[in-house]
Amino acid sequence: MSPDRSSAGDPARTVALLWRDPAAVPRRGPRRALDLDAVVAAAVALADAEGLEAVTMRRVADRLGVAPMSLYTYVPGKGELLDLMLDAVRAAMPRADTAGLPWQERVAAVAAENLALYADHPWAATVSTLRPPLGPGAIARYEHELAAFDGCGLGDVEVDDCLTALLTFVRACARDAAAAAEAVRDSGVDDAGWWAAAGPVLARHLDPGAFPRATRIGAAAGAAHGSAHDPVHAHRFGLARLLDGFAALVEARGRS
Amino acid sequence: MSPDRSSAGDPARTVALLWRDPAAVPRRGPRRALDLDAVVAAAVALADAEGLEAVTMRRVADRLGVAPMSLYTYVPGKGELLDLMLDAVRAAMPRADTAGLPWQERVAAVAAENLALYADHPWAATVSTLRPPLGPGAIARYEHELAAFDGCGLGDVEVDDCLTALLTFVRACARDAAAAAEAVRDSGVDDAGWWAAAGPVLARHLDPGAFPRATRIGAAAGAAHGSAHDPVHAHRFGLARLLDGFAALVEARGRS
DNA sequence: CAGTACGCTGTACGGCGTACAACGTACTGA
DNA sequence: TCAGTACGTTGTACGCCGTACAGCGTACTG
Repeated sequence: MSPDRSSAGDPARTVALLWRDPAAVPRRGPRRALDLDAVVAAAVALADAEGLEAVTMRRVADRLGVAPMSLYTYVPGKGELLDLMLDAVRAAMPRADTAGLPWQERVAAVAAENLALYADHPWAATVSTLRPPLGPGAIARYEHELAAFDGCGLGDVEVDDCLTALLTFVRACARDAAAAAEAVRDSGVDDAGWWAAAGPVLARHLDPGAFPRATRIGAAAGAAHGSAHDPVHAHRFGLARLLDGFAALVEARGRS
Repeated sequence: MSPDRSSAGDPARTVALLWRDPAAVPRRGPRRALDLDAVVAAAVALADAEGLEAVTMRRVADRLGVAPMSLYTYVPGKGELLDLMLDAVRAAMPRADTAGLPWQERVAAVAAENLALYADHPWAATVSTLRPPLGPGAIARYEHELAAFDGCGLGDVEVDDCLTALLTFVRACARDAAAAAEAVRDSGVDDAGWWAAAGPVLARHLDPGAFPRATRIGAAAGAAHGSAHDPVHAHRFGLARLLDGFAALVEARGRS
């Protein structure tokens, strides 16, 4: 197995870990050299510094001055460690106090908070969560973000739908941005360099007559953003459209 | 390296491969046992059948009755193979003829085509593309999808922005759906089973007083969808909001 | 017909997650 | 007080991965 994805193990054990269930800590045996939080913190620090792919059991153990296999007494496997990392950074998210502002601004603040999370921890956008890791961090964040929709006039289910759509979109943008940054870091070739190398070959094959819109609009978009793909702009634009869509729904509910 | 991501190698070589540049095929030496398309087809078939994680150079070679290292005469590395797989399935996308329909329906059709692509090839939503693999399949698809916005009244750059937002969202939904399906397949625990195992432990820690919205709305949403997260519903809902947002932009441009 | 460019292959390296058994420690119950 | 036992820690090892490299045979070139 090579889990760049979160836990597929025993759900009860995973949830107990996330909430630091004291029943999971035994009384017999030698004193533990570390605790769970130290392990999670080391893994998060490693991911922040060198990316998710640097987070291996061996390297996390190295950071803690411990043999790789020791980690398995704190965590059932790498998947659960990823769950714990995610919940930890979610718990630590700053939550703006937007009480009193209109719901549109509160929801926009939620998007900004998430964008900031992914700016600080790009790897958090790329972990594939097989099951929602419902730890204290995730729940607290969910509660806070739902509150942004208070009084907007939508029903409970619709509020959840809107939040899901918003978070899905923001995370997707963050993932694209992280991938682009990783490409530059790993290959040492930035966007301009990539185009300088690929462009001539592409030009030999790409017939503007066959693909009029692709060539025209692709060039226009590239010129407008100074690059083939500008993740920041893509996020801002898409978010604005999504918020307009939410507003249309709110208005429809208000009329009925 | 463990590239579940696309090529980080020489951009010119990658583009030449994508377009099957004949200059890349040499004249000397023994006859080749395979051709590039056979390699790509084998990899796609493997990914379709067993998921992206099953696509290893050894297993692709097995399928072709060839030693693993032989593949490296067709492809510089695994990253480029992923690029080629992605371009291949994009080239094969059915493209609905929506001429004459209003732009909203044409754009909705684009979303549906992409959703169908990811239904047939869930792995395609999970490949992380460091650089856009601008092969013939990607370009043809781009041209087709841009055409859906013909006559909607937006400028070239805005059309590209809308399309990007749409594709980003659809892909994100497909990725979540693929992750959920993978979770069930790998762990043998479906959504109901997962909740049966995790629920009681979660209930022990989750205080409804501390998280009133999370508990109430989470329960309501779960009951409405019959599960904690319904990817199909999330896609339909978010897409509708996004299209409403596009419509608002079109209207604003029409007024000015 | 010699030279050479190239396809194919076996072996090997360094990495990964983690199973397993050995060993030592600290608590439990008699 | 002193076994007995539960448990933390560790070294070794297995089976995967991507792919570097060198050897070998083939088919084209001059």
